Amino acid sequence: MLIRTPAELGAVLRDRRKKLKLDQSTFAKRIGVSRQWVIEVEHGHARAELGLILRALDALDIRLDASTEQAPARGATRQAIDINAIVAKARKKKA
Amino acid sequence: MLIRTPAELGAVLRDRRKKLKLDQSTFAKRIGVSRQWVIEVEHGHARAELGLILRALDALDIRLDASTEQAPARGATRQAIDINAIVAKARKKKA
DNA sequence: TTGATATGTCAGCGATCGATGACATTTCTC
DNA sequence: GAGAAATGTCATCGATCGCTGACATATCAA
Repeated sequence: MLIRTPAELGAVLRDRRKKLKLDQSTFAKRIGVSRQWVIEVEHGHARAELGLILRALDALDIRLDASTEQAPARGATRQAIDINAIVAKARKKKA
Repeated sequence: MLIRTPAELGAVLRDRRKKLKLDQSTFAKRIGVSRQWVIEVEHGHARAELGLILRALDALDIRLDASTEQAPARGATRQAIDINAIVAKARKKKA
């Protein structure tokens, strides 16, 4: 999941928390914050502390990856990397 | 790059900023924060605001991905995907 | 060195964080 | 529906945010 905004991050946290069958209280205790904090972050609170956010992600076994994005061609539909296409191309070259 | 802590995030931001030949002042202006903020975040400030962090990443064309992590086999060295190795293997197969 | 540029440090300030605790509302199981 | 559980809302409070502006160190070129 690509994270662009605090709201998207909040949605990811909520979805994952529910998938793990945790309620806000036990989740909050697990990461050492108040339930109030969980509520606000799940709702997309933009000014939440970075450190607490990272702890929350860790508590839910969510990994965060930072990578420099290739600029998509203008007007182009964003496309996923197609590993098979790359491999096929490589084979063709050889032949 | 896997992000676990504010310090790691700060390092990523700094490296990318330098790669783009930006100084702290112009970078700060670009994302709408003070130079002071840039300094602190690059040094791993844990209480930085999530929203500003996301804007900084966007300004540097860094994408953030959240994914549920597969537990690595015990004792296993974490290995990055090596696209070149995959392509090379495909070529070999063909030949 | 001198000068220019980049980065780091400090103090003061208004704004807002996150914690707490109580209460309200929604969402479930019976 | 009744009751319980989960979630959302509100006010208060100390602590700390990020901003400003000035000054202090690097860092590097001429």
